[in-house]
Amino acid sequence: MRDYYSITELTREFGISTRTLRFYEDEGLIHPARRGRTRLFRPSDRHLVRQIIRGRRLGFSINEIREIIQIYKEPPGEVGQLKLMIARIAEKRDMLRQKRRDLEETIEELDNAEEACVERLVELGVST
Amino acid sequence: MRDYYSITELTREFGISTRTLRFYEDEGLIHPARRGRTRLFRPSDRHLVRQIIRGRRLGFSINEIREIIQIYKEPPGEVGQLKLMIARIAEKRDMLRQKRRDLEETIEELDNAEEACVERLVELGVST
DNA sequence: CTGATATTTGACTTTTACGTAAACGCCGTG
DNA sequence: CACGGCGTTTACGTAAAAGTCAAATATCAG
Repeated sequence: MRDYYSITELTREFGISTRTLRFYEDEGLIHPARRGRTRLFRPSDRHLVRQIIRGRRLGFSINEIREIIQIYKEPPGEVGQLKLMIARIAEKRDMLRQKRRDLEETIEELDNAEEACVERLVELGVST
Repeated sequence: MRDYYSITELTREFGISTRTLRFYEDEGLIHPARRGRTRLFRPSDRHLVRQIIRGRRLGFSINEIREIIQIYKEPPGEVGQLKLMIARIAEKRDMLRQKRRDLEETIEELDNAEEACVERLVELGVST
């Protein structure tokens, strides 16, 4: 496990630009260390970036991702806060479950479309 | 099964604005019928809207949704086109599978976070 | 027909998530 | 030392996906 990653290493790994990483920092999603002005990304930063990318692919906005990231942090010490957090987790999970339903339905429709194509090919006497 | 839905009926049903529906029409995603100038949405239009909304929730752009919608249409008659379409379907399905992985991973991380919260509550002697 | 309500078109605005360009610092190499 | 390569900040630009507003029509109940 490396100590630090440079900004360009991460851009290559995740296929994003330096601008994007700086933007995520501006937005408070990540807080890479510094040597002078140069950003040093720790493994934990790298993991966060991975989570952000995942969130983006799933169509979450930066704000939603910020909320999700908050959740990953150490659980708070106070009972009220803990219960609040559990409620927020449930809320996010509901969103994710909705997305999963959307996903399954979309995949199913694509499967149907494919089947229709294949049938059509068979009708045309094309060996599949 | 109703023959037609008004624009506001659909906005209520899907929680979107009239502007959004007109935008989707401008973008060529839907083609509601008309009586005079007034749009009449058929069940098939309604179903399309449902698919669009699903796509949006999954983080697809309008262009990507346009491509997906093309796929749902009647399969083309020509062999080359059919094979091309099957390839495009496979491509979309890969994207969806990636999203599913993202989804599962995110859900898992949320589950872990929740577990940590619950444990913390137990430590504090709170009945769950 | 009339007044209320719904719809349409068109123009302009906004938000999000970056892209792009300019101008400069730091550092290792030949 | 100057040069290339990587990194930084600041500032402005932009495309996508609607939101907002206005003014003109259309539809429908009574």
